[in-house]
Amino acid sequence: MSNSRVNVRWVAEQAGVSPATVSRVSRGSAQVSPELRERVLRVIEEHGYRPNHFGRALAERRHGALGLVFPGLSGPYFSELIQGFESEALATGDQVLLLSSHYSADTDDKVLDLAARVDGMAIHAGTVSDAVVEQVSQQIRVVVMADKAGPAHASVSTDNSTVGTLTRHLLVDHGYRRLAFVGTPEGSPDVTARWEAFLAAHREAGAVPPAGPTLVALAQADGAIAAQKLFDESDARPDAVVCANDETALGLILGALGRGLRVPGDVAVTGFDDMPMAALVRPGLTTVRQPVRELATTTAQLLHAPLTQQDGDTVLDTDVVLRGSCGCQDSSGGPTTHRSSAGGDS
Amino acid sequence: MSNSRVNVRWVAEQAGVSPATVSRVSRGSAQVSPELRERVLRVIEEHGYRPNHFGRALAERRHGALGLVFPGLSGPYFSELIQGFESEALATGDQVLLLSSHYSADTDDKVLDLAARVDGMAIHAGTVSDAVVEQVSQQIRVVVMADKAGPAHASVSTDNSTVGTLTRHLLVDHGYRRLAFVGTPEGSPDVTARWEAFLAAHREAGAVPPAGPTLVALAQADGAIAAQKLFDESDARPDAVVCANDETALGLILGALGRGLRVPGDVAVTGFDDMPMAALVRPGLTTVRQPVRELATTTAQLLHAPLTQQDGDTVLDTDVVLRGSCGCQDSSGGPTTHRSSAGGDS
DNA sequence: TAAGTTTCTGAAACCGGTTTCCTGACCGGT
DNA sequence: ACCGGTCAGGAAACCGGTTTCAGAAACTTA
Repeated sequence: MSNSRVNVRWVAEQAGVSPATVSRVSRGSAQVSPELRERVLRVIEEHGYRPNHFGRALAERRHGALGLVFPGLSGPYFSELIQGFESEALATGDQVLLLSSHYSADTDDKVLDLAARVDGMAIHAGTVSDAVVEQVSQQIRVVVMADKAGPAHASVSTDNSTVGTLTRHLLVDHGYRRLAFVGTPEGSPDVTARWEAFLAAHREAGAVPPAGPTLVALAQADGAIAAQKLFDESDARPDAVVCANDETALGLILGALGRGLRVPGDVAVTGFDDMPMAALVRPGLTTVRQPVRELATTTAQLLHAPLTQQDGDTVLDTDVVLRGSCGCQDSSGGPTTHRSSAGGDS
Repeated sequence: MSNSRVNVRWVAEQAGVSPATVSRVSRGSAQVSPELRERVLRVIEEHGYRPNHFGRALAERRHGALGLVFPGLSGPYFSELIQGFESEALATGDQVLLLSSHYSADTDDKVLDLAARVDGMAIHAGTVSDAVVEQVSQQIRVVVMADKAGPAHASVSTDNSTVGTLTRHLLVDHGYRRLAFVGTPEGSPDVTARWEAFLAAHREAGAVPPAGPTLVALAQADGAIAAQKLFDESDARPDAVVCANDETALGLILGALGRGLRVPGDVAVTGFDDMPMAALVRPGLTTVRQPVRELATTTAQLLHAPLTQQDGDTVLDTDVVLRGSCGCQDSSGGPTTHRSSAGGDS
């Protein structure tokens, strides 16, 4: 801490002016005569003075920081989410404070701590109890991601109903009869909505859905576990598998190939996310593209906006991306996309 | 902001005591008579008073936060890094401020901003200029990750020389003659050290190394690109490929399989990291296990430790993990590991 | 030249806690 | 009854900025 003694008053003294003038110069808030400004700037430059963040924050009554609460980092979804959020926040001059819940019990308390040091907080679904979200919403601006809005906070999510379109494609266009769904609805509004869209599409098509989803988590390794459940331990192998995200889909494909099954010949597979790898594997992964980065940046923008706005739910459009893994012709030219019909703000 | 008016003085007034007493109760720093403590606690409880972070930080002259600077989030390496760091920091009561450089030019300035709001900063290799690292080191405690220490800051890294052991295994034990190396040394001390270990092993074994590395980045998609370069555009296909990390190795394997090549029959592949997926693919990926989480937690611990310690370089041990992709028998029972000989602190 | 504006600057109050310093009460001991 | 010692708790200073307020100086305008 070489320069722990350089504060406004000290700089003011060196430059022969008042602390007020130093403040005015350092933040450029008001007119200062060229001569004094010059004197002050020289001292600032010379001693590398940077206004103490706390003094400033205390006086301004704002933190200049946003909080981001998410369950844990696994895979490209959360990576993209964090990057997008961080990038947008920095663009508007805000710092980002991170809180990973790790699904642990004392997260609620940590969130309340965090609420005391940020101007706004983005909370991903499945991390903290509704009661705490509510409580925090009353202190600072809160936006929840991938969930519904509440009385005092807005939300941003993506349109999961497109899984219905995808399921209909498998049932109707390709004529698959025994579909499986890989993912755990409980604790994730996203997976819940996808599972429900999967069921709804079966109803509409007059097809019989599986008794329940194949319950695994969302990492690539979980796809390998699902492969074991579906291909080794099950008596009737499905002819198409709808996965809750791309990672499990890739894990599942690797598991299928490892067992000598052809994809999509013996089993068709679809994902959700359209992560970069989805276009690179062979066959290409049929999936739903969701704008994760936009999800994050929109969230950050809402947090930065004035508190007066009451935004409700923002739902971002998603697209079906048809590649080879569902049985379609895998054209290396741009894949066919079906735009979902989700509206903007509700 | 329902409770923006609840501060020490207000609570003090409500409880009929002085602000000093409220402070003493809220932080439990000194003896307060049971009766007053009770009165104060009731008011605190009732109105959900939480001491303003800035007031406290300003008075205590510490931020209660650590900064983490890294290039970008791609893949499990950085995910694990952030999680480990965040987890350790929270355990000691520190918050985490995130700064992702995105390889952009104005990172240096952002880092200096960040330095003004944290007690210590972890900087990953390849994010900011040495000069800035040096400058920040003079203000706060700095630990660099995956690089060497400097005059004023410590470092934590992992032992990359194990790539030499792995390369020797390919050359000597398996007898491969044409090896390739996938990764870009420039800008990454880790990849540089791995490439050098790769070259050194060739020299020791009297083998001829490739003219240069196959230059791609570290994401899974880059492995697919490397596959194109090595299998489609090259005249002499290598019989073994050493990848700078597991992600590119997996991308490369997918690329090889997609071209009808057998792994390891036609081409052997190795990685670095031992990410979870490495054990799940078939054949299992031969790789080097590095303790990423320990790298992160050690870094956080060093930052939390008193400033007086001069730690220099900490190098964490890494292990060769032999699975099927190099041509070894892929025993599903625990893989053989060769422990590296790296010391602890230097 | 007098009156009215505008522009610049410093003194002082304030943001919300923490901590030092000091007073007054209470204790046991002689 | 008097004295030294301990302890609880309040007044005030301080952490490092920002901002309001008011006064002084410079410049217009009549």
